Amino acid sequence: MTMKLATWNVNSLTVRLPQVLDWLAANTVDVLALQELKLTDDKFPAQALADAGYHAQWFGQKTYNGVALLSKTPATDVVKNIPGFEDEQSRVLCATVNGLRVIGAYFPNGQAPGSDKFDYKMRWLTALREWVRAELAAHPQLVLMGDYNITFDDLDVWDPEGLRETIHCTTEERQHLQALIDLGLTDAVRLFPQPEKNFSWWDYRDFGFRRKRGLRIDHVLVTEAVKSKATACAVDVTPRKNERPSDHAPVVLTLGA
DNA sequence: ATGCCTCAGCTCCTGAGA
Repeated sequence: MTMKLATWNVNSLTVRLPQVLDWLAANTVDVLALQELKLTDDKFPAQALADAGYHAQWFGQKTYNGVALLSKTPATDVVKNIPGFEDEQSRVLCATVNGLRVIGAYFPNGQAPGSDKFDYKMRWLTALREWVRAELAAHPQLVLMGDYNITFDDLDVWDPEGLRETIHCTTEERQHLQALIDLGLTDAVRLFPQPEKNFSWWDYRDFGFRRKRGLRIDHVLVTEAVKSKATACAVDVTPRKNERPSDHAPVVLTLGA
């Protein structure tokens, strides 16, 4: 039996709900992690998603952030945000689905190196790492996916020279990303051949998508036990071609028997 | 250009995103 998992920053679930439902109808996934819901918990469209055949866990926030985990089978052992890390912002939702530990996360943007928001991003990343370390000790089968707001290297950047050491591309952010890898995780997308300019986000401005000016900042990291079952992992750019798209595209991981 | 586009909100401008 196969299993599919995906992550998608929808940039307002209120605006994007029809596209999410369309995408789910065309792509039967077992788990979908959503980021940037931009709605409060009372506004979450649980009924529409239930009608589409999905259970949901959600952790919303007014105006900004907000995350959800949709699943074909009910999720258990739910954790919201990083335990022990005081945070006003709703960024993490973790649960067990079909024996798989799934963490969906919306990493802080960071705005610019040296800013207060960058400092918050660094502290958040440190806290996330220590918590993920503990989760890994308890759950060999784990997937950490979401909008990381960090590129791995030049391959993930449309203009590596022009964007050198700018937000999402700084050495400091990449060291934090590498530290997650060093916990025993693997970037699932890079396990498989990918097209040129394989990005997951494109700026709304200046026809970023059409001009292939993007970044790969949405990632699916997997443990060795999950890696051994992975048969495919890729960005699905189709929804970025919609009339009023999110600036991010989904990333989909397929697991075999 | 400290912009460009998109979204939310104490909405006709501002903050934030990336």
